[in-house]
Amino acid sequence: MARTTGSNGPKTLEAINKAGLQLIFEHGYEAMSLRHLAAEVGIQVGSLYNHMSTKQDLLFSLLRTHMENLLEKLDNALPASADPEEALKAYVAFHVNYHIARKREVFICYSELRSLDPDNYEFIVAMRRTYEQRLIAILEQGVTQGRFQTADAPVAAYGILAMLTGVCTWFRPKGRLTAQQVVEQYITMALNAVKKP
Amino acid sequence: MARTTGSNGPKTLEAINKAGLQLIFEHGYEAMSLRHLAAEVGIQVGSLYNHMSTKQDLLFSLLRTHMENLLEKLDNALPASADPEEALKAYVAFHVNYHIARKREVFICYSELRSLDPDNYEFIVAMRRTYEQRLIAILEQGVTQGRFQTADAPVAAYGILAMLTGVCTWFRPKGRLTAQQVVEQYITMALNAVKKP
Amino acid sequence: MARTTGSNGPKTLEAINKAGLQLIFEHGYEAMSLRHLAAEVGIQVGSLYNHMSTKQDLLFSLLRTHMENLLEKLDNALPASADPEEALKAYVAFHVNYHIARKREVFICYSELRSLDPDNYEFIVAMRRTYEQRLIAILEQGVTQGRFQTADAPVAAYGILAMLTGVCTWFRPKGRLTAQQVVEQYITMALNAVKKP
Amino acid sequence: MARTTGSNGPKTLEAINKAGLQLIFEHGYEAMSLRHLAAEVGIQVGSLYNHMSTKQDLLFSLLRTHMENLLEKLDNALPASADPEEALKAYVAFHVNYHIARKREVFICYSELRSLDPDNYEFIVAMRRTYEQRLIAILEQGVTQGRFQTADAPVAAYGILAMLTGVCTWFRPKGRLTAQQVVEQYITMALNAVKKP
DNA sequence: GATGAATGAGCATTCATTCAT
DNA sequence: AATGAATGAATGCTCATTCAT
Repeated sequence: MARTTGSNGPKTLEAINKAGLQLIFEHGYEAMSLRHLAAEVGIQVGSLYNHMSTKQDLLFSLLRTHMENLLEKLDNALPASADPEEALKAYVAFHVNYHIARKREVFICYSELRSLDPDNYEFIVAMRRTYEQRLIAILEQGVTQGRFQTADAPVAAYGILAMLTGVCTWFRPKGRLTAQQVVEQYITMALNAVKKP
Repeated sequence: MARTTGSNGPKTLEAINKAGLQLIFEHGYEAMSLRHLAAEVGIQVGSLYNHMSTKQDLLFSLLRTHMENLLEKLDNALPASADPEEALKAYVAFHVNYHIARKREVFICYSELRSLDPDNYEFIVAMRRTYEQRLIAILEQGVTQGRFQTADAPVAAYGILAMLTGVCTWFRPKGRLTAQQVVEQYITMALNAVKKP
Repeated sequence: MARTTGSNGPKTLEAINKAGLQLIFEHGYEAMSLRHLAAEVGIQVGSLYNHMSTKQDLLFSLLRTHMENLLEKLDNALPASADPEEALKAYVAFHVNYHIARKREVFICYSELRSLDPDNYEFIVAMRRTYEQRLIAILEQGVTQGRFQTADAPVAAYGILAMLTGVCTWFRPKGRLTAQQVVEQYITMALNAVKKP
Repeated sequence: MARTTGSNGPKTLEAINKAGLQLIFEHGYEAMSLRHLAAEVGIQVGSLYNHMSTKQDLLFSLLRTHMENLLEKLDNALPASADPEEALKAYVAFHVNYHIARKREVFICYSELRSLDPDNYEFIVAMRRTYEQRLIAILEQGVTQGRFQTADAPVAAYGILAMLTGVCTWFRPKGRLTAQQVVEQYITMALNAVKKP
């Protein structure tokens, strides 16, 4: 059959990415079938392959886009100043807000790592390490300046990151607390956890 | 063809549970095929069904056993005394140690929740809420006694739990730090995060 | 791997229906495997599902098509006149001829009724009742007009129908008798069985 | 495990035959699983094999027992006298009554013929031919004596047998008509169908 | 760019049957 | 005579992917 009236390349790809993100979030990569995805987009299964090369590639592309965006936005959010407390506050605020706003991307970026092919896995994990490294550097700088105190900076960073990231599993936009309240509480907790008394 | 000499029901079931846990941990529930599992156990696929009713049931049974064990051990680990600082320390120590020792059970209990049928899902989530509730209660008691200070006790509890649980994704028994060192650092961080100055 | 040159949807469906009819006739619905069917058609098992939704649906579709055809042809075969003897003759002639010509459809429509899902079962049985009702009506009309005599019209109709239908289990096109001879004998027997002396 | 208290060979075999007959009648031979059968009997699947050799053998044994019984009872039911009308009446009465009383055996003896292995098939079909031959002989004798008139005696016999046998698909013990009424109506119809006017 | 028909491997599950206990 | 654990083949069905149209 010929081109369906109104079909449109870029729009279709966007629709695939959006629906793919949602379906992987809901059911997981393994459990999402391309039939399911195609139906959601409103095209036939075979037509997906005009816009993506493989199912694995769709996953990788979603995660990569997410990580690139995350790193870029983080760099914009961190202050130029060298004050570690300000930097920690900015990191926490950015992380929580971003994770609340993009909870689906964030979630699958953790849960579907193991579904990545080895090369893709390494690629994404390296980006994540870069992201974590920013926090580790802030903590180490704070320790060096005598403002923070922590037995081991990477472990402290992993702990803080895990605490913050958990937010996307339980935060509800219409819940008891606003995003701002959660951000403030977590800033306090993170600061207290590492601040020199 | 038939029962092979030396075959033994309970031992086979144990082997299935052990291999199932490992494979689900490595590849995820969806990605683990019963062929794979049977090969690991060293029997034919059909023989699995002499010991389990469905694949779903295997998952549920693993998670349920884990949660029952977790709750029972937690109750043994918490002190009878009403001192909230002691209780928090005990909770953190227990949680971190248990999560390091049983990282596979713990991991799949988070990652495979969504693979549970609705009824099974509710059952496990209810048990998890009970586990979380123990920590929330400790924090609330500390606040009441004027020893802890937190904007919102459940949010603080979720944050602490997430921080502690993260340990099973990065801790390596032969790594830079011993379990004991990690426990101590996290006790400090958790206490500082909520302690009244 | 992909669509083979010259492959053609409607033709494949027709081939599936034809082979399915033959195989169900020969071995029964339960005993016919889709592997068997696919092999007969000359495609892979999975390809069957481009043309049918389930095995049950294939059976239902075959029976439904048969019954619709049967009812339509019967209505064309019955005379407009109200003469019950003429009507009975026409009914018998049509039934025997049709059952000889389509013995496979007819056979499985009896033998595989129990393999239908409840809803499908009801649907087909209702059509069959309509078909039987035509004969019952003819007999009742004959009784009303004083031309037929029967203790119970439905029982007489079931008896006649069973007698006629049996033809497809023993009739052989190249056997001792022609279809025409069988038709004539059964017209005589049916008429005598119910005619008022 | 050792012999269960109260286990009893002949009784178990009887239970297997009874449940097997019922299950084959309900679901068909192919669709009846030995698990199903064992559950109905209240033993484990493996234990069935202490009483039967194969599933096929169970079917054959049921059909053979039925056919032997049928032939024996028929010979008792037919009168010694040579009067063809009396003989036909007796045959019809016997057939209808027997088919009403043993509808399950009768039904599977038709419907499951195709599930028999070739040798078993031949064996049963030969017995059925003997049974049919008794009716053909009666009709032929009646024709010879100038009492019956039929274009072809075997065809007439097949027609009458089919008519009578149909009874076990629609007769209900608590229905509109008693067995005796049905017998009488079918005697009339059968006689009229072949009687010389 | 989209369709629909095909592939071949894979899935969880069930089956009749066997046999050490 | 019964059990329970095993086998190996088979079942209906789904999957990601390909490609002629």
